[in-house]
Amino acid sequence: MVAGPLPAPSGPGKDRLRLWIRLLRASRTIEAELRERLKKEFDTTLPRFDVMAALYRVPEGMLMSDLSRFLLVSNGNVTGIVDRLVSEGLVARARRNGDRRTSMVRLTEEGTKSFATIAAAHEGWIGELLGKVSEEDARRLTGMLTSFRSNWEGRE
Amino acid sequence: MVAGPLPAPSGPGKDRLRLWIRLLRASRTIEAELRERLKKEFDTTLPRFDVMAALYRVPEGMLMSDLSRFLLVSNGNVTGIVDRLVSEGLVARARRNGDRRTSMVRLTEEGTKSFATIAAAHEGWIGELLGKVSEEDARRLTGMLTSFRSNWEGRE
DNA sequence: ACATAAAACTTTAAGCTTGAAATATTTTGC
DNA sequence: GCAAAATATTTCAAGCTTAAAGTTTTATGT
Repeated sequence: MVAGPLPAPSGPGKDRLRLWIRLLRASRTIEAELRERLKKEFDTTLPRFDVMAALYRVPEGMLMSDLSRFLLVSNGNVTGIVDRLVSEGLVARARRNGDRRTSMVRLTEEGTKSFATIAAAHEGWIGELLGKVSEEDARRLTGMLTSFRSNWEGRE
Repeated sequence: MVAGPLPAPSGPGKDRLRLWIRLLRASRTIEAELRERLKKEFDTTLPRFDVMAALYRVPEGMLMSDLSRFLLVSNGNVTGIVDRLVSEGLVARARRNGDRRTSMVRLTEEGTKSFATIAAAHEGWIGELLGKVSEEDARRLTGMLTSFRSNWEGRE
């Protein structure tokens, strides 16, 4: 997936393949750096950060299924991450009266404070790592990726 | 990492944060689709595909450490993936005369044939998944991501 | 009412991933 | 020549990830 074009392939469709390779390499490079900093500075992981970021936006909490849909990961995956966050006291599950299959997952007070601290550092890191991208290019790129995504989402 | 801006954050640096979120969502969406197709149509995985793609470019083979550097993953990770590919007969390890610590890893004949088939399908999928991105936009985006990356690589 | 389907979630097995420790080999500095 | 450092790789423990199978609860059709 990360294969680089050494003989520099050409032909129809090669531009999109090259784009995909760059996209993947860029996101992996940044992801690796973020993972390392989260570990070193806050002793946490990217998946935990993702879950907490999702919950931070919604103080009343989210269902497990909403969480997994939002994060683009499987149900079972979220179960494990939330289990660990619960055992650390950062997240709480609340049984609901209406539907006993579901439970609302939300940040605890401690989780909220913890996330706010980490998120501030995180935003600084992104600013640093993407520092060479001008604000204008950032907006243009974002626009392209957004339209790509909404096109894509029309499928399935 | 995938957190979406619901209240639409604004302020200095927010454009880069938004860019990062889009970038990550785009690559995760495409990655998930590729993973599913690789599994369903060829009964293989993305990491196996990555390793084979890296080796395909270099018939004489690569060292384990070159492989892990190229793929942006850890050493121990590559060991496991290569182990499985070897046990399936797609990849071979060859002890070197010069340095007995290292071994050259290369695709077997079967591995080469197998990869060629999968890669053709893969390129088609990318063309399909990125079909809405015009060739010109693809080149522009690629250029931006490339310059980002070369800037980035100057660090560490 | 009641069987059946659907929905929400958890569990499981297999594989991926990392960072750190361990092993083996080669290189370097006296 | 030889101890110490450096290099290449593997092993290990913990956690992440998925798809598939299992559990519990709710909704649906008759």
